[in-house]
Amino acid sequence: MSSTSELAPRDRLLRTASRLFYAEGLHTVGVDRLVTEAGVTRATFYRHFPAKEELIVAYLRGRSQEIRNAVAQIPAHRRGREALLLIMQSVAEDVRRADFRGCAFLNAAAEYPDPAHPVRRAVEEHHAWFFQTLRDQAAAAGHTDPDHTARLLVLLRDGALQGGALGSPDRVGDTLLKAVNDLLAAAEPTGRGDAAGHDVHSGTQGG
Amino acid sequence: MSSTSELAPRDRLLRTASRLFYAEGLHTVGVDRLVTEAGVTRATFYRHFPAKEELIVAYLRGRSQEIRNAVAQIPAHRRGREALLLIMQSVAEDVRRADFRGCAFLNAAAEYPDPAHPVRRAVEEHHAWFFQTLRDQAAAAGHTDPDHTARLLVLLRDGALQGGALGSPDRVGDTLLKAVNDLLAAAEPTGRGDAAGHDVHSGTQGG
DNA sequence: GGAGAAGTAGAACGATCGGTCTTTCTGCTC
DNA sequence: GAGCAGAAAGACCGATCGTTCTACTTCTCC
Repeated sequence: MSSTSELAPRDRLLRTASRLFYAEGLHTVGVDRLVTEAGVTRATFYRHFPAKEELIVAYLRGRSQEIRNAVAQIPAHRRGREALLLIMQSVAEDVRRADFRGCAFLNAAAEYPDPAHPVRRAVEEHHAWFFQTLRDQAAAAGHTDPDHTARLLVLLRDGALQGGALGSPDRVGDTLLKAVNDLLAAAEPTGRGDAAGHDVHSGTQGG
Repeated sequence: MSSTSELAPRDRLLRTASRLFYAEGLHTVGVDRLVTEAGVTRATFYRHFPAKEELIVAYLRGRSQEIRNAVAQIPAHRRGREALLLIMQSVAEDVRRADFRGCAFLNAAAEYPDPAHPVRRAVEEHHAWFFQTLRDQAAAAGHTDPDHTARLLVLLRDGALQGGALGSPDRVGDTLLKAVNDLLAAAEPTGRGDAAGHDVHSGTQGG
């Protein structure tokens, strides 16, 4: 009675791949594991994905889409500074998750050094989207150098996610949010006000 | 002739492993590649290292030692704030290197999810040493919360190294150093002015 | 000069890798 | 009911994985 038993074979494969690839790595998880845990035969696997590599790319694109959906749910009246905070808060939340194991995209990049490889391409697409999203919100917040703000927040995100995968997720999350607060204050056009009690109901991590 | 041809077989293996593991990943590089490029036979390989895993650990320990040696060369009269800047500047330099491919330790952690695995242990040892080093220097610089300063700088380092591996190393290096400047100013005991037009709000350091 | 460690050279081990194949069964549509 | 696509089940492929083995050579040290 697997939790994925009633899904279509392709979806079972994708869900199993997402779980195993993230938890154990891309090279470590073989096709045998995937088809066994997905309750699917090898023939079915290769009917839907011409190669394991394609499943990896599909896994990354799927995760990217989840994150984009979560960001898209931020209401329009929270554009700008508030959106930046919500996004970074959701990163801090991700670090604290029990099954947290770093950023799926950066982990994938570590396993695929060749920048021209499709897997790396998928990683860089997501990273570029995340940067652009932050840049837009920084511009909406009136930052004088939204590119720099976005680069900074991406750097903080990458550091929190990859460093947090080694341990002490609570402290990493706190350190991240404090750094965001301090640095946003320095980058903002006008001396800011509150920054105290924000409630977060956003989804997942970013780029 | 190979540049490593006159070294002892063990050193040739370590040097080759360091180059290949960093450039191409741990799982990707097999024993065949290692012995071929090191000009060593398989028997010699297994005479010096009981398993490939041991070579990986030796590779990580070697790289850690190189970094510790470099930090140890910082003269005593530069302890504190100056040492912190020197260390972070060397990180920024690393990102700009032509063969840069991210942090060897974080990349290794991405390939070895099990925290109890010897490879992960080696990664966390280095990470812990680096944190402690920054903490000591932050304390020497008189920071009120040297632990937080160290956590912050570790986070910035991780983000610069892993994010920088995806592209635009110059900008990542600049972003890192600017963030270091801004955040060190906020964390230092005496409000040292200027840096780059920021305002230090001295009230937010509690907790 | 003889012992023995350490090197080279290369075959071979079982296991697993990603990927292909045949066969059978189920469920849908005409 | 006929036809057919999709999936199940599992044998099978060549290649490569990490590892072990035998046989021969070279060097060092007593």
